[in-house]
Amino acid sequence: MADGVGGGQIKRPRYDPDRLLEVAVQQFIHRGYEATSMAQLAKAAGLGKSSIYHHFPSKEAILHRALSRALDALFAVLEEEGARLGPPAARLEHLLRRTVEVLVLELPYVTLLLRVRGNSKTELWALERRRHFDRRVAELVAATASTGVLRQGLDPGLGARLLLGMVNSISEWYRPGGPLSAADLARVAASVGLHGISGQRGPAPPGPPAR
Amino acid sequence: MADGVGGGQIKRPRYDPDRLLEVAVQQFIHRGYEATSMAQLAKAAGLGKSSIYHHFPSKEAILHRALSRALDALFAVLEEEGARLGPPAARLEHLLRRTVEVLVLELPYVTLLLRVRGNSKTELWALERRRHFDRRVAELVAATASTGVLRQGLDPGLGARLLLGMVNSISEWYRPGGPLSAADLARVAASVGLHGISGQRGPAPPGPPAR
DNA sequence: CTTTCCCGACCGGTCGTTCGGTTCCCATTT
DNA sequence: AAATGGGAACCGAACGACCGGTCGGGAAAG
Repeated sequence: MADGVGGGQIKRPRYDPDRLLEVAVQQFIHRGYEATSMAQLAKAAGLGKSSIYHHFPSKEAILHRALSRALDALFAVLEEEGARLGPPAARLEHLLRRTVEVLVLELPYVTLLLRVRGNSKTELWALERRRHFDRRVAELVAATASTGVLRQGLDPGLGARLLLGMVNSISEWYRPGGPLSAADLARVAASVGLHGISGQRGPAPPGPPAR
Repeated sequence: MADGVGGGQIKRPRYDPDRLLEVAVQQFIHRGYEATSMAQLAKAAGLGKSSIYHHFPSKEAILHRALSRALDALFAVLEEEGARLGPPAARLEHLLRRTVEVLVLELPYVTLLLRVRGNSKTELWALERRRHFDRRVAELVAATASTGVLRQGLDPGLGARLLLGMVNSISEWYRPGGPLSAADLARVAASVGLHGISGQRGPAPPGPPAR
């Protein structure tokens, strides 16, 4: 009821940086970061152009905060128990499944992250952090390969790229409220991906001899 | 022969629209379309800003031509024999494999196409043509499903999206001159994708004896 | 000598950002 | 309960730089 305004007017609640960030990221995704002007941003927020600079020191700072939020959420997955303990294949499954869940939970921020191309210092910083994440996935795929589960002749690095490409592409079409829950989508996507890079027909790899 | 320039010099020969397009697309990919100014474009081409307007009537026209080139190449794949005749699974394999090959062959143009978000009339046009292509892939996945090859419980639409996401993501990291040829990459990617969406414990699909 | 290609100078408009000053919220004081 | 003080939120106007695009004329190719 604190939200419910008795007056019947459309409330124009005052902004704090995170609230404004939400609006800004929406615009950045819809129009593209570079193509979104501060004037459009201000109009979308129902503010004057100059008011935005009370919450953020620059346009790029808005982007930085948004990308940081996405990256923090992704890196948190790497620290989860399921991604650190157990056989490589199970860890990889957990990592992929949780990555999809985070992608969906923080959809706008991760979407923005995945569109960054390295045009500014902030974008380069985000790109490098993202590369670190990708490398961790690649290492896990390589570990999976050493247990003989990986498809013969498939380079682990290539497998990791294809996996991440598939998973990341979800941000381009998934919209909340659809028929598919985040958890279900994550399970299916991880399963499809892992099955794709795993051994084709012989489930019994010749011999990763006792080790 | 048109390529063979007699002079061994780093000639800065006069431009025609396609030559200029090549330079422009490079810039668009590196900086982003909106973030690339005509001045930067001109400098990259070694021309004055106004000279560009001798070859293209507007900045957007450059984008249109680039996107058209990518789309034409992709749609041509749909008309190939291998994509029209035979069992659905084989047609899908052909379509995916050839799509990767085209993506690699026309890498800059397809890359640009895949980054379009619909900010202008031209981008909306490209987006819709691309949706048509994607729909054709989805139809083929659905046809594959009706033959029982598709993994149980996997929605064909979802399978198609995951497939296309994986395949399209190749444009984000593939660089010509690497260790992997276009044909090899295409074979591997199509195989990984198809295996991912196909039945889990291979019940020996009744029909296609895979050439 | 015509056609193609190219240039510098310039246009109105928009960009991100700055600035001085006003309005709102709310804890504290009276 | 009324008055007050102060920081947070907000605004319109204006800045220099740069945007995409235009124009009339000059160089070079055929």
